[in-house]
Amino acid sequence: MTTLKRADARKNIESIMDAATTCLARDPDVSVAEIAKVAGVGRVTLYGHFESRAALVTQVVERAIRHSDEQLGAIDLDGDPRTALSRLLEASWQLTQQYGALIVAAEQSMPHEQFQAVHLGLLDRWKPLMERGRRDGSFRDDQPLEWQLTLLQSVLHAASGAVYRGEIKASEAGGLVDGTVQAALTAPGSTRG
Amino acid sequence: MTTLKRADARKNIESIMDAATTCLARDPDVSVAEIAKVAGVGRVTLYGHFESRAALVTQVVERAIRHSDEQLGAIDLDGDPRTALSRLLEASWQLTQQYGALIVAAEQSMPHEQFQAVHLGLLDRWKPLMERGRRDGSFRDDQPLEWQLTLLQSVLHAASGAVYRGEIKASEAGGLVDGTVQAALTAPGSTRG
DNA sequence: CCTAACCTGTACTCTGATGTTCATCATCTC
DNA sequence: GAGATGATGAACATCAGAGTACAGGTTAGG
Repeated sequence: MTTLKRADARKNIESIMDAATTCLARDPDVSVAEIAKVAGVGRVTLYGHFESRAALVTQVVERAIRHSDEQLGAIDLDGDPRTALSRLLEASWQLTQQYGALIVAAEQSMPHEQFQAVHLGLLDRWKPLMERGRRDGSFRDDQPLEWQLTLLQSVLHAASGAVYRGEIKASEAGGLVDGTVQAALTAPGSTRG
Repeated sequence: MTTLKRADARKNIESIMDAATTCLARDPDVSVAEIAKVAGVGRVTLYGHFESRAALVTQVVERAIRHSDEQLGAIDLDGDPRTALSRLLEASWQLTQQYGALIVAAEQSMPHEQFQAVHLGLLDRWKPLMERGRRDGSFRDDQPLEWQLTLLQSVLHAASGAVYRGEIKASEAGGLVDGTVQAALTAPGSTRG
């Protein structure tokens, strides 16, 4: 009586959320039927556990956010802003590769304000580090912070797409992301590396 | 008898293609009904001029490619690679702003090989300049050229999105794109600006 | 001014996706 | 092993978008 559901039910819910995560990371418009198939479960079973497609997406996104927050929260953001940024980028790259287009699915399926809140929450992980780096001259401050944050996400997303299309190897992508972002945040004429 | 169609028919075709361009640039999944409405024309009239949605998208994309080729072909790519890159970026930014997500619609609606051909054709505008700049030390060559090309597109796309979301002003976007890309292509430790 | 070309809305089919119902079958748990 | 819980596929309703048919109205253009 300690468990709320039968064991096989819980296992299926896990399978469905895992399948939904990988499917949505690849194609944000994937159908419920496809997710159920990948999960090795009937479509009706899926609806027995999740109210609707939107509800499933929301739960998957929330779990991904929780996991991401854990990973990013464990990172040391002190010390030299550039090496701290490298650590943050490396972890973010892992997450981007894992969750890919999930953010797009979230934007389409979740209520706008809820998505906005989640999105801003993730950005707050970057902002203080970026601001500190701009103050102490590690990063250029001749561009809006907003733009630099957008750029960060964009580079991560570009790397994910490039790996998917086979343009670059997954093993080298992390280094490329770091090398590119570090250069982009360097002030023109600076001698920093 | 010199004209193949009646004047009002030609005018409608123009309206439809213009409407389709702006609609698809904003949302690659826009419906035919929406396009017809924006064009100020009945949905059936649209089907009178275009076989299918895919055919319309293809024609719109082909026109956009033709226009882009004209604009980019007129640019002087000689002289200092960095200033040449600035010219190319400025023009490409204008086109990106104008055509936005049209490339996504193309990818979804056009036969894969045809899209690939178009895409590679556009990349060929950048390749020689980039290769020359890498050879003469203007640009870093410690990253794959493929990655740098992907990055270029990504930054342009990111700027388009940022303007759309109101994060940055359209008037400053061009400068941000140039400043960012130039920095990203600078070798770490270099003193170039 | 007349006719062919063109435009229009309405209504239809078709397809693919979401979501629900139900009857039956499997399996967990006690 | 018995009963509750869960899984399953088939069938159904619904909806939105693509594409078609038609019947009648409009206009370009000779």
